[in-house]
Amino acid sequence: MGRAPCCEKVGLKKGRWAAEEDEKLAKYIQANGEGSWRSLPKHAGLLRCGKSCRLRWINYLRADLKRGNISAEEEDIIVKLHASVSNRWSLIASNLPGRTDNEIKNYWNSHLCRRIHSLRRSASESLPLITETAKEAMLSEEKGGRAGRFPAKKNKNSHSTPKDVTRASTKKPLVENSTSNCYNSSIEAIQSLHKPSIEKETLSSAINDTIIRDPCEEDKEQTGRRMVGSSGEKETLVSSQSDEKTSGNSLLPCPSVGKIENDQSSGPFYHGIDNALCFNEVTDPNGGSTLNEERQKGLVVHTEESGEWDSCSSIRTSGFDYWSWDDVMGGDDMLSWLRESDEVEGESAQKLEEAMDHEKKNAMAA
DNA sequence: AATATCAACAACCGCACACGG
DNA sequence: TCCGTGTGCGGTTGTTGATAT
Repeated sequence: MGRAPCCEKVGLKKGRWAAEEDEKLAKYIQANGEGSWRSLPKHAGLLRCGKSCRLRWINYLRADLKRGNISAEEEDIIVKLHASVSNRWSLIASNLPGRTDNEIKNYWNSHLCRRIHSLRRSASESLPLITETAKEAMLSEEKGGRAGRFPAKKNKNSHSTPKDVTRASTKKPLVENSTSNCYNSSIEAIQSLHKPSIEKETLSSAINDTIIRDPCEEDKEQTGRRMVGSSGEKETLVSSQSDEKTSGNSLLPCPSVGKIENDQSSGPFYHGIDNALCFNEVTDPNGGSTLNEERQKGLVVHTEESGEWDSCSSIRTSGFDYWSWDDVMGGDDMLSWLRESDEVEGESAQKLEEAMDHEKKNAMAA
């Protein structure tokens, strides 16, 4: 028994929206407000599926939408957030006023993704240490991993997931073979070195909740790594470090959040990468938890030694002192190279490579 | 000028969660 | 507690326009 379709598809119009349809929909929503999408088409006199109406309204008809090209600043934010939360387009979009998840997703897939892939392919050749370390981490931590969405998809009769387990946990497995139309950023590759070993993801852990995989197969799997508050409430991006809390949507690399414990396999090179990117506070307009709230919920702990806050779920923390984000990406305008045309991707890769070499040397010296 | 190819964008589809009865 | 419905989300597909041959 499958789920009932969202609407009776017979007789419904599909495809592009005509201007008059847009007008009808807009007028109806202006008069009656959003919601009740299923019944809306009927009341508005539209031969459309309710979901289609909702999508059309959200993505194109809303008054507060910002049209036009994605600016460089917006692109920066998208790349940074994607490095942190992967394909969670709605969450990314929530930090870009006037932009929709669909728009961002399309922009990523058509613009950023390709550039980044080329870059990372170049860069990955120079990162055997990273990938090897990542593989070790992945293998060691994959044990007892969560069930993913894909297996469930293959076997739809599989048991349902508990409600307090995040949607992420019910989606794709962390490691799997799948085809992909996109690739993740070098940034993500760098930070993608471990995932929390506990079942229940916390907000804080999500920042670190990534692993290395085949870049050609990576993007689709990103969706599986999600974060939700302890009770499944709205989500928020939080940092592993609290004291430099910023206002608004500031995105700042954070310093180290603790000491490595019992991790002989990872040198300083690894340590730095581990927390290469985190955000002090990215707000969730839907009212998600902040780090402080996370603390109150016990999702983050205070590290006695360092006097800093750390995520309970993060099994490793970073020695960011050794290996800063700026070192890797070349400073504040780290994404500028990303915006360059494809011709300069070689240069970009070289930049990254140089940064890696630099850090390796530092590590050796240490 | 005609056709093929590609990129960008719009829309659809299926799944999972939230919520109320 | 269970079940059905509404909604949101992300992946995928389809369409269109631009460019190359």
